[in-house]
Amino acid sequence: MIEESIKNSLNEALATLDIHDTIIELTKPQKKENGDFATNIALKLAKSLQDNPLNVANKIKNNFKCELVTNVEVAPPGFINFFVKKDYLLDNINTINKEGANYGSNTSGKGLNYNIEFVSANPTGILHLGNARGGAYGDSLARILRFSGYDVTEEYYVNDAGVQITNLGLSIQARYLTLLGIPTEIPENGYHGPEITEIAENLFKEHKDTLKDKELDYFKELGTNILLDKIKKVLRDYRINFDIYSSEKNIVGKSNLPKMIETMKDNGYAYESEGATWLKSSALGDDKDHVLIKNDGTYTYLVPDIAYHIDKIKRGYTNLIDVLGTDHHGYVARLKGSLKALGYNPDILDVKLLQLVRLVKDGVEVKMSKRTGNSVSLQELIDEVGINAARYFFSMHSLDTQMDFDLELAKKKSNENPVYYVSYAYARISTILNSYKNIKNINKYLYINDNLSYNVLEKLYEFPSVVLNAANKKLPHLITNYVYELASSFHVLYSKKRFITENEDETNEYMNFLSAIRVTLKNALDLIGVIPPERM
RNA sequence: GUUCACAUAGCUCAACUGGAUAGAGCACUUCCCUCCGAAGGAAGAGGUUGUAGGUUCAAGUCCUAUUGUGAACACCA
Repeated sequence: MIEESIKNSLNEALATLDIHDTIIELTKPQKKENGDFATNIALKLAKSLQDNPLNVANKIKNNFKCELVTNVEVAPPGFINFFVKKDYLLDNINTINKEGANYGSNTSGKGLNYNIEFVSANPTGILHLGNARGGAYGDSLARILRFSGYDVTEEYYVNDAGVQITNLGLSIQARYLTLLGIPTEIPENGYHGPEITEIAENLFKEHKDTLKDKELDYFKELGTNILLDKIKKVLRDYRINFDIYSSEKNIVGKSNLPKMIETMKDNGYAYESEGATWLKSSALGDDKDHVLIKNDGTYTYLVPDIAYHIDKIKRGYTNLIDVLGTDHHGYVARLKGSLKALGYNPDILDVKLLQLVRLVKDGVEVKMSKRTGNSVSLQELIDEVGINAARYFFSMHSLDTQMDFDLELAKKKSNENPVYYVSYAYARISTILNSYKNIKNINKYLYINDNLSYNVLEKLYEFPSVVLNAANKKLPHLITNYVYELASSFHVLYSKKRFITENEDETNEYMNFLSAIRVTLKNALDLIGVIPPERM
């Protein structure tokens, strides 16, 4: 690694100035004239040395020696810029082609694990756009962390117990009975979506009136199973494969909830008042206390949720991630607080909040609501814009942008959608490589020596550090930005350079080069769940 | 009212979490296919990073105040 060489040489230079154990930041300047690499070390040290940053920089420069570096410049206010030999960029072509699907991966997460819980929509309806965004984020993050060596579990928490499932059962039952000519009201917090009506209609078609006297539990279970199957199917289509679907019913069944609450009391974080049991969350970073056991003796939703997180910890996960909509932000302090109340370190839970997606259609905001059935579902989205576009689109932005999803725009199959731009680069390369069969290995690259090629080569070289950065910061959109930039640098090169020429050796070099670009594009796109086509 | 996010070009978003002249796409104005895919490329125009202070060698980024937008504030989940 060339960065390591420069850092080592810098450390040696610093040692001669009697400076030790300093963290050196090496960055890639935006402007070419500021070198291939740069460091701000002199600016950082100036204060403690009580010296002018430029003086410090020059002293370091005078003591700096590194074979790979051809030139060192000091620039105001005190940056040190390094210009290096380009060989490492050309050598990287062979590295990429050799590593193939592994190029860009790292082992920083070796021996560490992550449990990422996301989507986790109640099985009382179908998935909507918010789930699509959270799903794209969670799954891409999982892919990136795996690529960085972590052991990652993608988990979906199924709320298959509680009031909402009762309402689901009642809603289906009501629709069914109404079809039998027994007009029945859907309960106040019931579900009115077309998928509910469909379930009832299918029941009527298959069983006529024989289910008339079935108990509510029958409709609850039936509805949960059908809707969960629908959810699982669309998620698979969306290229998300959950490792585990955890059932709330099971968790509650195997957890000792009374004991858990006793432990909270013993630790001084739960108390009884007005006939209910309360979590003293105000002492744990929340703005007020919350009820755990209602005065009718039943648990609030919080209790199974806490038990679920404890269950994950007991299964051996040392890093938990929850992906939630911002409408749940108040819930974070309660959940982390309750972990602390039970003696766990709340920092093992990292909650990622995503801003809700606003749906716009024909310039008018459409309110999303599962209940009214007016929402655009993930299935519809996939049908209309395609899986690649949907995954790419949601992976483009950081989670904290309040993004508008313009359905009309997303439907357009034009270059307004950047996924086409990136796919196009991949298809162009594939066409060339598929037409040229006799690619030979190159030991020493002699012909590739122009700035446009070096721009692409630098992008290729950057990929592993982009992956590492995206993993450490849990920001998949850095990958999406990267892949766009790589495609862009290729398109520029393509417009100026003819790859297949009379010179066979030169052509061979470029075929290896193109192959490396294709490998990197594919690896990067895979991390965000996009599969580029060889032809468009 | 309290709490949490967010505010960058006309529009949608970046900016390697404190670095050098804030970058892309769309839309707008020009130009480039005899030639591996023009779903592409080149050039132009577009900005007091909501506002006002502060911290420091350095602020879109951190702190305070303020304005605007969204969300949450049940013995519902």
